[in-house]
Amino acid sequence: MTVRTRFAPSPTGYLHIGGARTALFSWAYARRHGGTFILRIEDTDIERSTPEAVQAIIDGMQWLDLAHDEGPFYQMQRMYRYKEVIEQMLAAGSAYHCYMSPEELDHIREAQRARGEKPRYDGRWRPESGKALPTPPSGVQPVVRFKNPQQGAVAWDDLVKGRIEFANDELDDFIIARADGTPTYNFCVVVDDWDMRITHVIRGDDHVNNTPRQINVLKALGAEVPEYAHVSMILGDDGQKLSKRHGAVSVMQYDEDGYLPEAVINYLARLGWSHGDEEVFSREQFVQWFDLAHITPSAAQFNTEKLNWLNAHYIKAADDGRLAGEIRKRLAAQDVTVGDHPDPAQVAALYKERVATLNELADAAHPFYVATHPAAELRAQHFTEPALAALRELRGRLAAAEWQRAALSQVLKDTLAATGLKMPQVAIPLRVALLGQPQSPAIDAVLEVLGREDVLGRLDAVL
RNA sequence: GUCCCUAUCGUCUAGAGGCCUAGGACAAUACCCUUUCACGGUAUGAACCGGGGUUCGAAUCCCCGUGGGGACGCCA
Repeated sequence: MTVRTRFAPSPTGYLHIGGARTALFSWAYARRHGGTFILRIEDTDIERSTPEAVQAIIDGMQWLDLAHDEGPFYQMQRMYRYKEVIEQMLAAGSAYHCYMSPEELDHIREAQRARGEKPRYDGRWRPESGKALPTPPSGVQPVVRFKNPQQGAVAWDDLVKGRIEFANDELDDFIIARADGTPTYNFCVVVDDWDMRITHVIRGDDHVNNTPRQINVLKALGAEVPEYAHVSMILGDDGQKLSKRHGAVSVMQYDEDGYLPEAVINYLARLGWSHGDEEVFSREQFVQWFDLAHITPSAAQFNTEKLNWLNAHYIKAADDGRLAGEIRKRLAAQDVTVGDHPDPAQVAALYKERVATLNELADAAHPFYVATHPAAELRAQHFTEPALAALRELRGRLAAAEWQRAALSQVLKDTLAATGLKMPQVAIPLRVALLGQPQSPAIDAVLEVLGREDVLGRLDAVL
């Protein structure tokens, strides 16, 4: 049997971090077993589904490079199929029409709650041998309900959580088709998973409670029941539940904030799943190692600090040319045009060891392309008379220097010898003069990358 | 309220009855490196929710509490 998994988001918003992890796990499981990964858009909620959200989800998956093998399938395009199955079930007696009005339903649910019971449909229109059904009111379009077994229990061995069992009498006869004839979620999922021959349903654990109903429908249809793996949710950095209002951001926000997709993938893989003590691993390694048995059953809190650490690691490992492209793109967003000089790849090489995000990298590169006038405070602090004298001395030597790091380093040392100052006493004012800030990578390397023309020009501006 | 799930350092986790005086990573602290700031290196502190069982032996199995989460829609 070949593995078939699916990711089935509803297009009511962007792809957030929890959905991304579920997608990653489903994708990885299929890849691990040489199976098929299917993308299915659950858009039966006409009110809230939008084409923009579909696109946002596809964009997010593309950024993370989670390619699907089949689909995207849209549930709205499969209506004929759901209706066909509903007719079959009606004919077979595993589903029935119910004429109870929404108002009446609300009413009984309220009463049940008041009595401390679990609110549920009371089975009024459920056909039973020897039971007299009420007369259908005229002019009322009925809903279709699933005739759930009332005896026994439904159980499955969840691949993450272990055995889970529900008593059938906890489950009511849920609606599979609305009064307008459109099928509902719990029903569409079942038909789709069945038709698409899904072998492993990997999804958020907010679906645990839907699973017994879905299994019962599957059984009523004579379909094979897939394996289930319910992955727990991701909490925000503060331990609070993620919601649209609170911390649940689009994965694309991570792109915007300067994270590399491979860092996000590695972080997400490690959030709720483990392979011994392994922390840093490639996507390929992850696929080789991935299993459902090592997914943690409890909720995990997102930790931006650790993501930052991983991101820093992947930036260090990234190709200079790629980082140059990121610098270009990110500075362009600030209306800064990055030309060929200084070479952005060289600037990237200078800073890739020191930054945690691509935005920090772009910020670091900024003064290489836009000459900054040192702030008054910095000038007052660093441009003391002896420092200025040393910079003048240095400027003279630089004008004639061979523009190569080792040579520039020697020029610096000669300047120290000539002025009797220590390295920091010259290097720090020089940094302020060149980049407008007292910290930078090794100053000889900065000189080399910045180039003679810019260096002399910027020195002249402050001398 | 009812049902379901869950519980190891601040955080992510290792741990499948003896290998655990509980390991790794992020973060924290200290020191080292250093041409500043970082990076990097080394070291240190830091946890098995509580109570009962089972067992020669429990972080690991069972029960009860407690905390956290989810579900109870003609939403998905």
